Amino acid sequence: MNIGDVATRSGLPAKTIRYYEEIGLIKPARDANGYRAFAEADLHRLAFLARARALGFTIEDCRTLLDLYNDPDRASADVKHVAEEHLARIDDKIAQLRGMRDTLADLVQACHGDARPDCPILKDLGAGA
Amino acid sequence: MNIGDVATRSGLPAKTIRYYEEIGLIKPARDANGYRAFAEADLHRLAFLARARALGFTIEDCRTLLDLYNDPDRASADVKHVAEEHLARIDDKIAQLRGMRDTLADLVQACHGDARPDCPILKDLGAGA
DNA sequence: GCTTGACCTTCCAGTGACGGGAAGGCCTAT
DNA sequence: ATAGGCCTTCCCGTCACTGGAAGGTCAAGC
Repeated sequence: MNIGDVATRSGLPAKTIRYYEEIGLIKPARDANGYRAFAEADLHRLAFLARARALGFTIEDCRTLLDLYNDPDRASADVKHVAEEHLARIDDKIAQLRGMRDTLADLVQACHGDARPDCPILKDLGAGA
Repeated sequence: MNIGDVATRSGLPAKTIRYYEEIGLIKPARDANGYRAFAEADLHRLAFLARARALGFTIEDCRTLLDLYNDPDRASADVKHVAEEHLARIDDKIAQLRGMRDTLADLVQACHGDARPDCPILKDLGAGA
């Protein structure tokens, strides 16, 4: 399989696949002409990465998870630990965004949004001085 | 005021303040020795920026908002428009994170987290092949 | 055999919004 | 004179890619 086929089948851009090789997440073989020659196992790893990235895991998390995935003697506790930390980061992020969202929604609500210059949004932003 | 005082009073790191000058958000005067000499108006702009950034506005949004803030002939509709677009971006982000969070929470819930290798998290991630 | 076009390769630069750290100048107090 | 705490600029690193240039390869059609 060339990179184009793998890109199609994994849903990842070719650029991203090359990047993953560069940082050592995959190590596809090479044909005589220098083209990358992907095996099914490479595709499997890429599918794993695509799924993990879609869940928001960092690249370093992905590296750890792939190692655990390929270690038959892993402890599920190690996997769970990585996932729980990530979950906590996501919860923090959501809470932060919700805070912003609520404030913003109030301000937008209060703004007439017409041709006049009076604006509670700007008033709020400039209130610190 | 030197940059250290302004950093303390605005809550922004000195590095950030220098960066804001570099990208043209503020234009503090200079003393004869080359030190930045901040006026109250500069501090006011920085407080505005700190507040806008805390609400998640991008730097480019901040530039626009500052321009509107300093334009007595602005239309509040323009401000509201910027804020509404930002609000929509935040809502998208929250929805995306909530999707991740729900899936992750299910997986974490299902994982025993003990010394055994069986792990629904890894099973899910590897399920694509 | 030649051209065309779709592949593939590497390398370099840019993204957003800073942060770290080096090398060096300035200012105040002792 | 020296110490230390400011300040300056400059350059590199972050994260996970993305875009684009310059050039090699391959299969199809004429």
